[in-house]
Amino acid sequence: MSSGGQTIHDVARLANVSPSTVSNVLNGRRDRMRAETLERVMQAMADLGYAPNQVARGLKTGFIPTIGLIVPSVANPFWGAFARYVEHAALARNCQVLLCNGERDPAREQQYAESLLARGIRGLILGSAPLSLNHMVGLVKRGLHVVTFDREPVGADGVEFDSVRVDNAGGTRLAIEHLLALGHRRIAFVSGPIRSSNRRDRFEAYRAALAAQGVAVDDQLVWTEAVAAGDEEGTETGKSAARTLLQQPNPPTAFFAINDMTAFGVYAGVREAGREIPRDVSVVGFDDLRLCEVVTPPLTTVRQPLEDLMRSAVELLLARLEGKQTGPATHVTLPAMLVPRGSTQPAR
Amino acid sequence: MSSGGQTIHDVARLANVSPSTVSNVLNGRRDRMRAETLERVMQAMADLGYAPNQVARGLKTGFIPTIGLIVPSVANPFWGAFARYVEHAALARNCQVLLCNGERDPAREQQYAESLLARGIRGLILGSAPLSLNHMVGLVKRGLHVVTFDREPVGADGVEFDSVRVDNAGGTRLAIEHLLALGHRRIAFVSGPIRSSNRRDRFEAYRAALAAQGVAVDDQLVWTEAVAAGDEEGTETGKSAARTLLQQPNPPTAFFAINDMTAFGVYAGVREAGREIPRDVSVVGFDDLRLCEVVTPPLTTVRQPLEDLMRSAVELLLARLEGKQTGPATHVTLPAMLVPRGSTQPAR
DNA sequence: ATGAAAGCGCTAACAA
DNA sequence: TTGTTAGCGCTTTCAT
Repeated sequence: MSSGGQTIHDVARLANVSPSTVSNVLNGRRDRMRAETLERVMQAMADLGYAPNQVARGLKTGFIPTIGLIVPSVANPFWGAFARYVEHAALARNCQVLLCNGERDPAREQQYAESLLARGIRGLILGSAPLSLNHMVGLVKRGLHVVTFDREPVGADGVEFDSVRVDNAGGTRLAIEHLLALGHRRIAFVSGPIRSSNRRDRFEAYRAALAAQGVAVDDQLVWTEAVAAGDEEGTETGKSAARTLLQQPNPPTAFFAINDMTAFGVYAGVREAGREIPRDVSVVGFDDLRLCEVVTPPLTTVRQPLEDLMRSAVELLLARLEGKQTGPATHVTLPAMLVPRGSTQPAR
Repeated sequence: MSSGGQTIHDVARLANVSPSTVSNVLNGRRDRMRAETLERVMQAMADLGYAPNQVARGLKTGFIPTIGLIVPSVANPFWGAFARYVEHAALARNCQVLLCNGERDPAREQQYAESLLARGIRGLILGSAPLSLNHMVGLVKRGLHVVTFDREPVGADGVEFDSVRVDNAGGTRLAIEHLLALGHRRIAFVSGPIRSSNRRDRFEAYRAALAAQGVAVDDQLVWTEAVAAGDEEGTETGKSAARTLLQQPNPPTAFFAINDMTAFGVYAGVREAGREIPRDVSVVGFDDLRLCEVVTPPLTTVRQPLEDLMRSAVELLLARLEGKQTGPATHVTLPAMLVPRGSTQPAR
């Protein structure tokens, strides 16, 4: 008994039809039988509490209604939210999600991807952002379909990947223009090392937005230091950045953090430096986690339309799996939105 | 091609053996062949880049190396961390994790569980905490093995469930004794409605710990209100509780929050009420999320040994699945630990 | 409109 | 020590 013990044969026997007729019912080929027959089969299924064995179906068809999801770690609230939206979107399409915490380790990601293929899962959403996608190229050639998030979607051999992302540059511009409009001129950029396309895009947009207003970029206000180890979330980075930058002779009056978790770290650093948000310094984040409304003051941030992005990712992936989409890679970019809250106010 | 195209037959042909010999290799029955044969088979596998098809294996054996995980929502940092530890522990045993966000809806949980069974997955870790486990009883009878977290593990028909949990009462006692030792006497208990065994246990322990020190329990300091809707994390609850309780004529000097997210809400409420932590009021949480070290001041809390708990849960589940553990339900309770940080200080 | 039959790739008796 | 065989539950031609 694999799912209650009933098989297609039990149903067939009870309904006085052949197994193939039951299979036809299961697969929606209802035009191939009399209404009365259909009725009998449905009744038999209901009576037995029959549920088809997806493993057997998968073996035969080569398709398992499951997609893989690799994120660095769902313990990070951003990736947790990310995973939840993926799962929501997948569920709406009768798919389930196999969760893999890749810890940003390409070897581990590759191993996971191998394992997905061995399980008959041929669709993967890749949320992490390693330097290259080369470790996925072999898998793609063996039939894995991959949709990436927020990155340069090209691997070795010119293999292209479908992708979804927010308009990182546009979002950053909104944030910087917001701060400029409030009169801030010394705006710090707080990030860890710039090792992903989204960080690069945001950094460039930061410089461009300042330049557009004739504000010179001060390298003293750009923080891209790596922190010891174990700063998965970026909070340590934010904390050291704020602490250090505020000690400078000519400190920033505002911080643009690469993401909300880093911004929360900035909050801690600002307080350690004896300053107050937003009275002394303004802070803007990126992502719009639920936590933004919880912290004090609520964090002004750039919203990523995660729900829509993940819906797009799942749709794209399923279209590939079902063969409805073929040909060159598709790239979806959705607009960002500024969400002003209490952490920003006019420069004094 | 399901995982690269190679089958057991391809390997057999290349190694000049029969498929069953290859199968024997795959299943560790290496004593049934000459070392030289084993060597040849291994070589053939390596040459072909062969990986066994887990779907076919699952169909035959009825066992899929995957466990289901139902949590309310991985977007909540507690459940995110929970999920990550489950996945870690599972990975160590060569299992993967199918993620299900049950949203605390029994119907949805049941549907998920059905779907797991249909996929040949017979092990489930249930992290949510609905009022009853009756919706799982039918599934258990059809072969699903369930390990529950933090709850009264009895369903209808006297069906018992394996379980793991932290010592909720002991942890609460540590928190309350910590506050009492700091001289606090008006200690609020902040929770949403008490609809799970862990909340009940913590509430009772709160009363008992106060009583043990001869401190009368003031019902004015017990907050178990339900908040509108959508307060998955408990932050809204914490905020309203703090705001309201601090307006009372005889306000609390300390808050014990049912979990860290609620404690973060208390932080917000306290600030809205114009008080400062820990100068004016002390706050203790429960769980020990990573965020506790990020907020200002860092949150004193009771640590749940999540990693150990989840390892136990996975071990227990796999032991059941492998038939190594049979008989009555096993219940694992691990000790809690107080983690003092900056949110608590002596009462003034 | 319905059924018979041949597998999907693997495992596990049972033979040899 | 190795091979033969009969399925696991389902899908899918191809017959009828």
